[in-house]
Amino acid sequence: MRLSTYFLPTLKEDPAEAQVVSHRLMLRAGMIRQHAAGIYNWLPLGLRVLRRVEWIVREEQNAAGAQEILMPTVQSADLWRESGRYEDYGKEMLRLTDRHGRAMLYSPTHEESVTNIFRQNIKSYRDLPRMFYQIHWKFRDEVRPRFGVMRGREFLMKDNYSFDLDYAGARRAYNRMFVAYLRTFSRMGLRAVPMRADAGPMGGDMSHEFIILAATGESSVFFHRALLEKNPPLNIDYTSNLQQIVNEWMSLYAATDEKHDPQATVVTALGNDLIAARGIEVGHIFYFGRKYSDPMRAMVVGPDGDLVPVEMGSYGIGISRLVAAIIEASHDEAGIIWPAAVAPFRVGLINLKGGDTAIDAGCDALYEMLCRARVEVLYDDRHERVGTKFADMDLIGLPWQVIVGPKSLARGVIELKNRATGAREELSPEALMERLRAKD
RNA sequence: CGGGGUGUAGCGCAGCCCGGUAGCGCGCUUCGUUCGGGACGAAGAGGUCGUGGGUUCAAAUCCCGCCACCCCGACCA
Repeated sequence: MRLSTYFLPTLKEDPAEAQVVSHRLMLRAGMIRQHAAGIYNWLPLGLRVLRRVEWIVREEQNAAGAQEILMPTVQSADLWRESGRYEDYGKEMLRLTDRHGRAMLYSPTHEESVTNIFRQNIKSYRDLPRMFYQIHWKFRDEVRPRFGVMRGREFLMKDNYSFDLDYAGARRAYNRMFVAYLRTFSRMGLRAVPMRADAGPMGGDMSHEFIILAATGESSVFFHRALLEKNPPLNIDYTSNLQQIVNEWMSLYAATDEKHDPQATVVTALGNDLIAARGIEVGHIFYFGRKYSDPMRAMVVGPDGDLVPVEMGSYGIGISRLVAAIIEASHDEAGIIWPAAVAPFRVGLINLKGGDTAIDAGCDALYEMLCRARVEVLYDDRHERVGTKFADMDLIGLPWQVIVGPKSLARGVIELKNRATGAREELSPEALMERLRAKD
């Protein structure tokens, strides 16, 4: 992509409304623009990151045995009356009326929809277990949206729902998601700590929040120091019993504010191993059993011929929030530092002398070469001052910067700069291609 | 929903107290000089001063209503 024609409105100064660093940087890097309180436009650069995050989530959901579907955002109130949540949900639910005067709503979550799909189409225990997920926009009319897309009213979410015959099955589903989440966040360069959490209005009695540690986080959390050292499991066979892996994590104390009891003996025994910190909730998993299957009569015929309500769980990841959380966890004074897996482009190509025939030709050739090698590159071919180019490139935080100017070109080398470390080196064109094609 | 605050050019702000018809920096356009880490000079373009009403000869400025946005709290992926 050539920057001269790319829609990337960067800002030199901080917009007044942005208080937290991710919000500031997303605005300044031209990723998002606000439409209304808690509602945002995603511009090309931001959308690329959003899609990257979304894709990693999708791959891990598929690997864990979930199947992707897509449910409507605007729904009839009927199903919600059936579950009892039409009244319970309160003002957070955006309520609408269609032209015929029917009560509609913009869905804040999809337990009712997915349970309806299930009960209409699945009748036998032989069709279990099942997990259906979608990646879709939700709307919750928050009292106080803030911090950009971190706490928007409209947000992109992955929501998965599991259906099992019994508790043991539901537990296995919960474990699969528990492990899938560890892997998902790790692939994005994040350390997410699973913590015992309140089930909240979703209902249910087993729940974990996945928390990214960040000073600006909205949640207070308490956990065992050893969790900072734990790495997510590799090469998972999701058909195997995951209980032991899950136990390794759950055995270490970790709780959010609501679940934390400073007086409890397990807590006092921790001593200096207890860390109190702040964090951003990027995922939440719940087991809630028959909370919806009972009132909505989502039943299957069991092995003995009796109808039994299915055991359910739901598993959310805030995808748009993750984009902000990644920035909170990875930035410096100059701007964003994207982990390679979610970077909008892999490399920024900086032409230090746009308008100079020889340099332009050299850069163009290199650009073509990178494109042919399928290296995603943002080519700054503008006739801008060098300082502006570097400042913009540092701001948008691509993992690598390839710098081409008269001095290096004369010596037949190309400069490569690592955004995260600031390390620079000079390479031959061949070595450069080799490097940029390799995995990080 | 309670408390606080802000709306003036794309962004950041001054002007308001003390009414006289709008200004600064950045950005944008053109020209010139510069140019390997946010240059310099010159000339430009761009504003129903959030909105409706009121007071006044005259309102960005004073008064009343409304709207939007931001911050703190209670609530949440």
